[in-house]
Amino acid sequence: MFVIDPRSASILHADLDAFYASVEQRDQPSLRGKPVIVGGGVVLAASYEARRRGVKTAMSGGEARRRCPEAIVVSPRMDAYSEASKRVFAVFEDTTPFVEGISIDEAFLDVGGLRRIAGEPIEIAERLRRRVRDDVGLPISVGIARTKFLAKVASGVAKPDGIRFVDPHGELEFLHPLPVRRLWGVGPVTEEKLHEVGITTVGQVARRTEADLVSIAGVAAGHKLHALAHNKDPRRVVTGRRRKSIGSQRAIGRGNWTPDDIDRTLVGIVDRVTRRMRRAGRAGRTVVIRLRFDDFARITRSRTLPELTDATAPVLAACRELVAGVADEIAERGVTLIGLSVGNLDDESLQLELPFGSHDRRALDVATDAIRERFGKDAIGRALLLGSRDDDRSVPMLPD
DNA sequence: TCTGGGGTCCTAGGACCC
DNA sequence: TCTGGGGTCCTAGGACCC
Repeated sequence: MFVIDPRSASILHADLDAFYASVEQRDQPSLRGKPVIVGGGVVLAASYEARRRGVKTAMSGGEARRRCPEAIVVSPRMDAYSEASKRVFAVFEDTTPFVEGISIDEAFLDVGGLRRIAGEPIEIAERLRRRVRDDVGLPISVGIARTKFLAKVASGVAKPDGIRFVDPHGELEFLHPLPVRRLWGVGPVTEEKLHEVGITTVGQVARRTEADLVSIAGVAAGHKLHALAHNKDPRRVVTGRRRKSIGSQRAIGRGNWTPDDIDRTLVGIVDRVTRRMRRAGRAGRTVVIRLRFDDFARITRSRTLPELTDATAPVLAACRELVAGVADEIAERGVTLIGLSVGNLDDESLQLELPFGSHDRRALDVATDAIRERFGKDAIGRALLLGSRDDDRSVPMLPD
């Protein structure tokens, strides 16, 4: 008989609570305990006091103020959030080498190998929460489970400022009563499709055949739905993931924009994106322009360049060509958003020869220096140390 | 309720190569 | 001359996530 060891639940999903709003409350004591909304036009983040009044992320500012007139609205301070995120990730990295950042405010951590030096996953998670609270001054929730998916759901259940352990013996009991929307990859569209055929809970998804689910949601989504509902999630915590595209976009209110106005906006966006590429030490080949018209319909146009670049001029030239190709539509329908994303980013690797018998730590230092020199100090990457004593080892480098 | 800004992944058709 | 199957790349659109 197959027995699951409860100690196999060693994946942590750590998720900062109402991140931007929490940073504002931390930095401005007068905001503590009050409903705080970050972002004026649209809600980027809302404190839990505001959420209790019905304010939600991505809601329009007008609607948010209607629901919660006494809310204090503050402008986003991205630099402060980025700085806070770096400090939180430093705590993550200090907890375990196996950290997979998902976004500015959440990450998976694998603490499976740390029992003898750091204790049980629950103890590690408690300590992590305390450190983020004491060192960075922010509340963070942590879910602990055997798989990534369950850990993520658990941190959601734990919120705000909580911790939740999913016992490997009680996974289906935990999972099956949940609404389908909690499944990763189920958004409004898929949720609606599932509702149409009478599926509202994860347990009901689990009772359908895989073929059924594929016919409802499509090939990839169907397989994923089937797997997750049966609690199959073999994904490992992956370190050193590199970004695949870098982009920026700007919403411009409705107006009679002349081609010159649009070109000026484009120049600004190209400058911002290529600057960020150079700072990150990344070059790309595929230029994607995104436009949104007055009626909110969107189109994209893309062009793949023959060579990698991080320079302003070739990216701008490609953008201008792409925009020129849809000039008639722009004139006819009016534009409310312009975006640029550069993808197909290089995945350069750097090979180093280190003296045989180097101590791992020294080898890592040498590799780190070489990578910083070649790709810039903010580069993220992964060093594969071949032929170290025990086996090849993959070592995460700096998060960006 | 008139809707931000940063991303990832999937689908599907066509070009092209072998 | 006509036909095959597999693989990769490019383009456009869409769903989804935070």
